[in-house]
Amino acid sequence: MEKEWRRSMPLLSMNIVMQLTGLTARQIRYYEEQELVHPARTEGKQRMFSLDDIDILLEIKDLLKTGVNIAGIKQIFEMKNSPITSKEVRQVISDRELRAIVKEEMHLAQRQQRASLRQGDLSRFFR
DNA sequence: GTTCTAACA
DNA sequence: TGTTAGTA
Repeated sequence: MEKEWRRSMPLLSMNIVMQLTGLTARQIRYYEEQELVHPARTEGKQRMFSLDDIDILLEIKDLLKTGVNIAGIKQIFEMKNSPITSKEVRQVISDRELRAIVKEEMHLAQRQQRASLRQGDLSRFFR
C-alpha cells in the first residue's frame, strides 16, 4: 500500500523501544540474535527499530507471558509466513485466533501431561 | 551518558 | 536473563 514503508521505516532508538515494550535491552538484543526481529543499524552500529519491529516485540512479550518459549515463538512466526499456509490459512487465521489456538493447545497438552509448546513443539499444527 | 559485543559469579 | 567489562 502506501503506509507500508512507514511501518518499516527504522527510526526508533533502543531507549524508546525499551520503554514502548517494557523489555530490557538484553532481551531485545537476544531476540534479534534469535532472528525474531531485524532492526537496521546506523553507521555507528546503533540499532534502529521500525514500527513493525515493535509489533513483533510486543507479540513476543505476549507469547512469553503465555508460557511459550523462544523455540515455540520461532515456529509460530514461521507458520505465519509459511509458503504453504500463507495464501489460504494466513488470511483465515487472525493473530487473535492463532493465540487462542496456542492457548488451547497448551491446556490440552497440560491435561495430557506430555510435551507441549513449553518445549517448543508445534508439530501438531503441521499435520 | 548511552549503546554495543562478548562472556560468565 | 542479569550483569559486567571495555569500546565507540
